Amino acid sequence: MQDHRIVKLSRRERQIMNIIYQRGHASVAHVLSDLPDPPTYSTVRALLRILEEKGHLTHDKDGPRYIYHPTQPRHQAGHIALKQIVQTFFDKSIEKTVAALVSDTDVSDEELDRLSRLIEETKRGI
Amino acid sequence: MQDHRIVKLSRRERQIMNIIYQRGHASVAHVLSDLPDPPTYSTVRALLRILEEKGHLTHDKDGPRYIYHPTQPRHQAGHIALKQIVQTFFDKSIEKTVAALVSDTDVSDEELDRLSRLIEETKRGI
DNA sequence: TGAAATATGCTAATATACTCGCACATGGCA
DNA sequence: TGCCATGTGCGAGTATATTAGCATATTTCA
Repeated sequence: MQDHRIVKLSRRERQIMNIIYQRGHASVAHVLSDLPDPPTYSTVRALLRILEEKGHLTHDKDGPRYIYHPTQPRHQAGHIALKQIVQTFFDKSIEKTVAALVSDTDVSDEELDRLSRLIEETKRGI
Repeated sequence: MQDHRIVKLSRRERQIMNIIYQRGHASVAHVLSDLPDPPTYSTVRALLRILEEKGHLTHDKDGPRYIYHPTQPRHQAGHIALKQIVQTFFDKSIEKTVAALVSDTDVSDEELDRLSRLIEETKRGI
């Protein structure tokens, strides 16, 4: 289940993959603008090239510039990442994880209602 | 909110922190046995020393050996890591995240009941 | 159209991470 | 008590990650 490639990412590579997953896709300039302690444009391009060589990204062209896309679908990568968190911090318990999610004070009643509905629907196998 | 130190971890450092968070605390031998592509005992000790220098870990003694503990409490680190995932892969939506959590086929009806109860209690501010 | 802005291709230096080995201390037990 | 298993302290080599610079192509627009 666990994609073994993902755990091999270096710090910068991980930061970049997160940015691209968050945006869906991104140009060099996008990545650069979102990176903490941003390096130079050249550096970002080098890292993107490496990530492409390793098979984590592909690119297509938007006019003159490259737009990078993750090769692993977002929902799939998210699912794997989430499982990792549940295992590491919440004793593999979905309940403990959800408890942490809804413990934020800024979760609205509407959101909670939607969650209730979601779970009811899951019970009924929808 | 985001602890800026955590994003600076290297690949091995991250692996080790995950192991220690999962176990709660761990000796060198524990960490070594859980590491993928395990290096030598010396290497693990070196990494643990570095993590301690950086302030991520402390150790106390269990007889002759060191037991390492995370300095940041597990629930706090988990909360931050979870937020990161929600932001990166689920458009900051708790609902989408919970949907991914319960989409696994092996979630039991009992677990779903507990989740329903948990959310009801959250609504009532318990 | 031609200069400025913005791309990429490629190469190489530097910093950091990762690794291990040797010397030495300590606890357990025949 | 003396040997063996299992610790830690420390120093240094190797691999990898990170960074940047220069050359060149393409787009934009005054």
